[in-house]
Amino acid sequence: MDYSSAAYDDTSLDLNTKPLRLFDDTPIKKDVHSKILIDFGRQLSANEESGALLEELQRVSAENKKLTEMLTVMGESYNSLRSQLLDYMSKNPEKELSPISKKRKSESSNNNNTNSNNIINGAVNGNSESSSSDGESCKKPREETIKAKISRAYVRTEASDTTSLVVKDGYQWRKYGQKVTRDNPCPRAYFKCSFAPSCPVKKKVQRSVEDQSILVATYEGEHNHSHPSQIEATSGSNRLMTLGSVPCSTSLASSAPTITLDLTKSKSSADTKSPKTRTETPEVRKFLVEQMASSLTKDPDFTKALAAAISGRILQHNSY
DNA sequence: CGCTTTTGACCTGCGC
DNA sequence: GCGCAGGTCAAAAGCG
Repeated sequence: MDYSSAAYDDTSLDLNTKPLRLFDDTPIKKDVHSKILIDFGRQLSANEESGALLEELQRVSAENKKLTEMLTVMGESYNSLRSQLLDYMSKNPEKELSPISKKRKSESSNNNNTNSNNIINGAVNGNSESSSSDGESCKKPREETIKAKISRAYVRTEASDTTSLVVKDGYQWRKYGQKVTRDNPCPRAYFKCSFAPSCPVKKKVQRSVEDQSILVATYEGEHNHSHPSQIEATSGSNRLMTLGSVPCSTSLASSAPTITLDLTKSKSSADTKSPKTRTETPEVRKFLVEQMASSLTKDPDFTKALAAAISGRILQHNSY
């Protein structure tokens, strides 16, 4: 994405506060806002440079508008990408998803549930086995608990990197197996979440048959701990993940309703050629924008940087 | 030295 | 019951 560099070469304050208002339930943000207001109040009373501050406020408001528009554009780009992915998957419905008819019953039933949902938006297959209270339930209790939630993510990697099966989703994974499956010559890797010892989440990663630059990560289960990036917010790689600035695409956690973002086709999809780019409701759109903004507001570094930038700007004005 | 990865063996479920 | 295929285990090797 090239939004940031293009639009804000001439502005020194390159952080935005307006989108934060969408998330007034975030305590950190409230603190920042109150501090900002207090700082502005002090500036007014102390220096009586109200004119300059008003000008500054207007400029910041303009920036906020721009950023809001950017978020909207990002949302539309995402919609376009998703539509393209949907088209691609609809053209190749069976090769990726259920290539072999001789699948196990449990897995194929999961696929039936996940095919239509997860390919589109990587949505969590919410408790598809909830109706398992019939007579069969006593046979497979373990499987039901493990496969409570299954989601799938498509992650594009560097074209040259066709050997790695690492999907950087922010969690810590321990590889416990690798297997070459019949339908795909590329080996499938099996991972367990190693961030928390008791975390039951498993992940399968395998390269797509169609495009080996695409990693298909299948998540099973639900994390019983918070996202490591929220704990280790100072980690550079995690922050990159959270902010979605990784050159390759990102896959989000499976514990929450999952959305798969493939940002690698941003160039080709920047235009609105996609034939069905308007297949979703405004609610979905709003949700997407909120997701992006919340990923920023939940990052402690982001709020710190925001506060530092604003206070620095105020001090800068003060010195004039 | 401890953690992670590799990899062959083993387990389990399904279809025939 | 048998064979097949996916999934898991665990010892060995690798690595920092």
